[in-house]
Amino acid sequence: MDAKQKDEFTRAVYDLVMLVPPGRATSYGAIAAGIGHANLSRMVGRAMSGCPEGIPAHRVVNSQGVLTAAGCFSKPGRMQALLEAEGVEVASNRIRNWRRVFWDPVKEL
DNA sequence: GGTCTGACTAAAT
DNA sequence: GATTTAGCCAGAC
Repeated sequence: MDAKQKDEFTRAVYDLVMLVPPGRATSYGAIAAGIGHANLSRMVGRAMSGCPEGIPAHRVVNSQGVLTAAGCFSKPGRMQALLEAEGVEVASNRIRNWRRVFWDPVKEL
């Protein structure tokens, strides 16, 4: 059940990320906790490494609100532009008012 | 099978 | 806010 569980985990991550409302963002740890794997925060990033079209990866940042997923986009700074377009204030690859923008799937969902 | 690295987190300093 | 320490799991070598 190795490959199957991995697929389930990955699918759950994508599904949760797509549920993130516009103008908001969540963290890898929050997603991991939302799917029942609070300690697999790193695996969330590993699963998101695919970054398939349709997944708003720019809404997924680390616990500090830092845009660690910038490498997923064609050019650096693209992620910040997308977030700003949704009303999220970003500075130096870091989300301002992170506490206000943060979306917790466990609490909100 | 062992070791290193990494889109991570939380706590302590 | 920045840095360090320890814990976590999967993939590459």
